[in-house]
Amino acid sequence: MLKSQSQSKSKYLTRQRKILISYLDNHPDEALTAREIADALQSENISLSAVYRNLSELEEEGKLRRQSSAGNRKIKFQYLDAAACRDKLHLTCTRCGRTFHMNNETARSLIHAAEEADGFEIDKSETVLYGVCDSCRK
Amino acid sequence: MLKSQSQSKSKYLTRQRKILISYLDNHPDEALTAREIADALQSENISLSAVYRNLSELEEEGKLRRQSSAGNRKIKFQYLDAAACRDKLHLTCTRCGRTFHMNNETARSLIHAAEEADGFEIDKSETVLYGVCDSCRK
DNA sequence: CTAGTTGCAAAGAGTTTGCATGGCG
DNA sequence: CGCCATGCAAACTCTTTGCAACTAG
Repeated sequence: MLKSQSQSKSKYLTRQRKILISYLDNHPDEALTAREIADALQSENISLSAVYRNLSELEEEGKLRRQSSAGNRKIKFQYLDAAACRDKLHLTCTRCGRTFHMNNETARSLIHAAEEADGFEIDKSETVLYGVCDSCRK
Repeated sequence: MLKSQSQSKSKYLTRQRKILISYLDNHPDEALTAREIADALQSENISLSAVYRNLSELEEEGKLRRQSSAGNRKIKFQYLDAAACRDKLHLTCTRCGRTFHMNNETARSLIHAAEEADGFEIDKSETVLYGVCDSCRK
């Protein structure tokens, strides 16, 4: 479940990287700042710079998305390589901040329609749709 | 769908704000950093802080979107209040960086499907779909 | 005239980098 | 063992803020 597919640029699987990836795996779909991640891992003794360097690497490998949350002026990271997230289109609620996965049928037809009508090939790993989720609408 | 725009928080229309808005109006759909905007306006003598303060205000009024461009680690601003942009769903190409508007039919059915199937109400002013545009695919 | 806005400079925050040390393979 | 990654701190860049001066209405 931890085994990933993509091309790893990184050569060594260090203690720090192992812990970081495991943490991210347990927090899929959560938008976290670098500092929040470092703080959560502070008992493990991982330096802030190691967190930054590993996050950048994961981003380059396409396993992580970097986003600036609306309203807020902080950059957050969201892990995409967790089994449940892979290949999903993400919906993030601007009220409660939670992220959901669009159902496959809707996603498929959206992607198809965008390609047909606009000649645009949507990249699921880069895209997040913002709006209000079901429970926040009530 | 009337003017959902002109609910300004700002009281005064200063020289600086006038120039900034006019600049943004002429650069719709472009993702620009605060500094790029300030530089472009430098001959007009507008301070960086005035640019930041006005951009923040426009964002709060919902006329501007703040986004962290993929790959790049900088926050960029994109003006949404230009007549052509208002109420459109935006598509941004990760290759060439240009932004397009999704055709209304596809957008309408996407929004409808997301609401039906996921109970999720998409906010067009917050959402950008990333992918590869027609010309970059060739 | 009065409250909102600007400029400037200084303060803050977040992120990156150089270098010596440590650890994975 | 060799080379990559880590830690730490300094360097940077971007953004926010305090305050006196200025200006739109």
